[in-house]
Amino acid sequence: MTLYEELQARGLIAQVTDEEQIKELINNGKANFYIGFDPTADSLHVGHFMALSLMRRLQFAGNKPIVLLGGGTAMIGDPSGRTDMRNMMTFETIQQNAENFKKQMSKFIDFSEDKALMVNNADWLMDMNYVQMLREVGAHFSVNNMLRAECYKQRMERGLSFLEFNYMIMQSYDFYHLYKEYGCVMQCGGDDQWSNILGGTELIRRKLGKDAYGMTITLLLTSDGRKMGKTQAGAVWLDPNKTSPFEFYQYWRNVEDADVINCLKKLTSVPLEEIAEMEKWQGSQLNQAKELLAFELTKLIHSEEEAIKARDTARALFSRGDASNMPTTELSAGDLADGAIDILTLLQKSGLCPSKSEARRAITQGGIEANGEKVTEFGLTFTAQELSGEGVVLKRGKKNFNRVVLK
RNA sequence: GGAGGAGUUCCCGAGUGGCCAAAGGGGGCAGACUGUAAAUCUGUUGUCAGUGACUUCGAUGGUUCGAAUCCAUCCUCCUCCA
Repeated sequence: MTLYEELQARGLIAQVTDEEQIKELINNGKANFYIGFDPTADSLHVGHFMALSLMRRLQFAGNKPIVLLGGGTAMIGDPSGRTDMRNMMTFETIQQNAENFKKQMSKFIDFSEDKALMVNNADWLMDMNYVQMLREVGAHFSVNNMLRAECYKQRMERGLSFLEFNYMIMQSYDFYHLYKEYGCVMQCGGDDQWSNILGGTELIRRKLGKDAYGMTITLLLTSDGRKMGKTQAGAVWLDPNKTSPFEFYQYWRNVEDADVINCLKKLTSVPLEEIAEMEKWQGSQLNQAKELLAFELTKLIHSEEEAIKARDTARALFSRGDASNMPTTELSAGDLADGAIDILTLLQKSGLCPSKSEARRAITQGGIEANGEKVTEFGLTFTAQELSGEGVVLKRGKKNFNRVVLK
C-alpha cells in the first residue's frame, strides 16, 4: 500500500489540487512541503496534532517537512472557521507562544540532519513595505474571487475587518516565499485552510509561472459533527501542565462508541487491518478499542511510561476505586485552620468544584465521595493526620478523582 | 458623514419601574439506568453564609423610597443611505 493510499484509507485526505502529481511526489518521498501553525495559544492542542501526525507520516516516507510558525500571520488573525473577530495579540505574546510550539513539535518531528526545517514568517512579513506589498502581491488578487471564498462568505454577514481580509494574502505570500527560498512545492493544512492554500498556488503560478500543490486533511469531527478535542474546560492541550497525561488519557478513553474507529484511523498508527477487525466489535467490547486509542495517543504525545501510568491508574480507579497516579493536590499547613480542613474548602482546593456553592450542591445531590464513602454533611472535616501519608481520595461524580495530601 | 436598530447571567433568548438572581431552550454538572458509551428520565446550574447578605443585565453618571427596565453621556455591533 502506498503512502497516499494509506492516507486515503484512513480518511485523512479532504481535498487535493492535483491528485496524480501529489501521489507521485509524496509516494516517492520527493516533496518539500509545509504546514503553518499560528501561535495564538501557549500550547498546541489536539487540532494541531492531526497536522503534525500527517507531517510525521510524510517525513517517514522521505518527504521533507517545513514547519512554518506564524509569528507574522498571527499578528493578523485567520478569519477561517471563525464567526467572530479574534482578539489582537501582542508581538511578545506571539513570539513566546511560538517558542512553546517549537519545543512541543520537536517531540514529533525529526529536525536532525536537515530532515526537517522550521521557519517563522515573522522574519519576512514584519518588515514588509505596504506599497511594495500591494504592487507585488496585491495586484495578483481579485477581490471578487476572494469574496467568493468560503471562509469569507461566512463572515460577510457577521462582519469582517480589513485586517483579517488580508490574512489570505499573507498566507499566500508565505507559500510563494517558501517556494522560492526552499523549493517547497506543496502546502498541507486543515480543510478550513483550503482557500488560503489555493491563494498560494495561484500566486506562485502568476508570479513564477510554476505549479505548486495543495492538500488538506479532514477536520476531526464527532459523529454528530462537532469538533473533537474540546471539553467544557476548553481545548485538550498537548502540554502536560495544561492537560495532565491522566486527563488526556481519560478524554480519549471516554469518546463515544461511534467515534472510536474514526479516531484510531486518523490519529494513531495502528495498522489498518487491526482496525478493520475492531470495526466488527459491538457493545462493551468497544471499550478495548477505546483503551487502545487512549493508550496509543498518550504514548505518542507524552511517553510510554506516562501512558502505562495513566492506563493502570484508570483501570484501578474504575475497578477498585483507588490508585497511585491520579491527579494530586498538595496542601501546606497554612491551608488548615486549627489543624483541620472542611470538605467544602477541600473540594474547592482540589479543583473538583470551582466554588463552595457548587461543592454544596454536589454534596446535596450525593455526587461526592471521600475515601470511598459518600459525603452527606457539609460539616465534615479532615485532620492533618488523615491528610498526611496517602492523603484523602475525593471523587466527584463517576469519573473525577483527586487525591489531596498534606505536604 | 446621515437615518434607524441592538447590546441580558456559559450560549441562544424572554423580560420595559417593585412579585427579578432574572421565563424558556441549549450546554454543563449530579442522580437513576449502563459498558468509564449513547439514548432516556429526574434534580441542579451567580457568590458567600444553614432561612439571610452581597455582586450581576455593554460602561459611567443621574432620576426614584426602589431600575435590567426611565434620563444623559460614552463604547461596541448590525441594517439602510453616501
